[in-house]
Amino acid sequence: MPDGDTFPSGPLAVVDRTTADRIFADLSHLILSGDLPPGAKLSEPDLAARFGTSRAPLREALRRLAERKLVTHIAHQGARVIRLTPARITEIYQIREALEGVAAREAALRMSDAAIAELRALLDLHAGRVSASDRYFQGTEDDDFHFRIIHACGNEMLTALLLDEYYLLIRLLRRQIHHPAGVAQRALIEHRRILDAIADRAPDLAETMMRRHIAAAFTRLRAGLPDTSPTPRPRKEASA
Amino acid sequence: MPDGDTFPSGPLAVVDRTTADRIFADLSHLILSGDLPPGAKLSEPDLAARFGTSRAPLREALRRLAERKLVTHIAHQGARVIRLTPARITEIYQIREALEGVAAREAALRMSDAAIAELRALLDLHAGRVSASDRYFQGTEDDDFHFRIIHACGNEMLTALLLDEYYLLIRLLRRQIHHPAGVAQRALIEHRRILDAIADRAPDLAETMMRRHIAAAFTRLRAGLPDTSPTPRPRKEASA
DNA sequence: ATTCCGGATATTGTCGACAGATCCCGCGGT
DNA sequence: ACCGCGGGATCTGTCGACAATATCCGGAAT
Repeated sequence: MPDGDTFPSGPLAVVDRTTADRIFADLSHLILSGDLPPGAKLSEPDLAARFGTSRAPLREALRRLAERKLVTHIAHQGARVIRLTPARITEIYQIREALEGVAAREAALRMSDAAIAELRALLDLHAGRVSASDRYFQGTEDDDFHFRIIHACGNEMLTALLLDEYYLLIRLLRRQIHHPAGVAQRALIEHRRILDAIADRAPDLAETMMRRHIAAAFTRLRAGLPDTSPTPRPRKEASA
Repeated sequence: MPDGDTFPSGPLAVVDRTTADRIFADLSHLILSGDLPPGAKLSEPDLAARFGTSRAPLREALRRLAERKLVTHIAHQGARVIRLTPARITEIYQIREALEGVAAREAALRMSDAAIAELRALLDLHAGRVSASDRYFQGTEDDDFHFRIIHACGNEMLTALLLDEYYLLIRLLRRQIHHPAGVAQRALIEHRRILDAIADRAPDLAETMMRRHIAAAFTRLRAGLPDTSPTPRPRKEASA
């Protein structure tokens, strides 16, 4: 993957040129895997001991996670894993809808014919898996499709914003939901329509289809959320 | 301004509960005021001495600035003030167009009648100033209008993203451009149309008008850029 | 003269320790 | 029994120093 002096950092896959990089990646995985559940306190002494380093690189990793909105940091109180309330999920999807709409629009203008053909083949592959298991969203297939679009948009800041920031939150969210049957087929159909618009080099249509796709995904997601009650007040604690 | 336990941090106006907060604010001002020009090396020992602290809080401030894209940070090489190339400016405006479009849409749904009336009065005030000086963009009037919309969108993450991240970059950019005559009137007219759409509670129209306004602003901006040559290679140095 | 190489210098990354603030828990008052 | 208060323990924020890496400058070879 070509990545010269392009844009600042990458996400988790960045080469750890420093201890802070490694801790950042490890902590991200711990959070995204659910090992560190939402609301968990991130104690600097504990984690430093756990990673076998001093607190300096750990603090830096925590700061980066805070800027990526994976943890909240309050002065003199420490960091906690973010708690995704329904209100915040709504906000994330509003932003994601707009940003991925732009990505789809630009992809319609810039994606190479070869990449389009590859992506079409990928969707065919997905189709087989869906009809076999109907677990489209449980795997990473949905991400795969969106990743390709996002990478093809040609806007490095947008790519970084979506992948390094919002997709981490979405992956975290995905752990909390279960989709009803039939969702997989719907998503696949929508993916095909988006790709068709891109193949037709129709930016407006591609943007519209992508936005509708994400809006629909949000509606489906909302149905699968554990509780839709207002905001479950910040509870007492959550163990590691 | 109501801001309880809403969302993580604020921008520059945050109360400095810690030394790092203060340095972060001070450094932001130094960069935005042009005291630290684009490309300038941000030496940790130098700045630490300048602020009269140790390197620890300074490093933290630098990391935050890096996450807000005001500086680039490379491992073992240090931090530099971001250099806004034409390509990156294009990226910023693409993102901004989409995000502020959402803000306008939501504002059309949620802005109170009182706030709309206030904003209309503000535009009348601007009109007087524009006809007197034709320096709409040189002041903060344009920001004022957009700030109001962004604050009214009801999406805290979106508000934080636009104000804490992208508006810092846009303010930095504004230092580099000079608008031709007549731009102010055009912008004011567009502002009125956006507000009209919001007052009509027409979210689609408000989003469209806002996107067109920002796209037009980008076109005007492009004309006022010093050089439109490809990418002026990272030069040798830039003094503080 | 130009290019490549190597050592000295300076800077960044990391560490351990101290100071201030917050949190927890037990005590006394009502 | 409940609430407010105070002291101890714990944690975060900050500091100064060390280690590792990158940069810069001078010299040698082509």
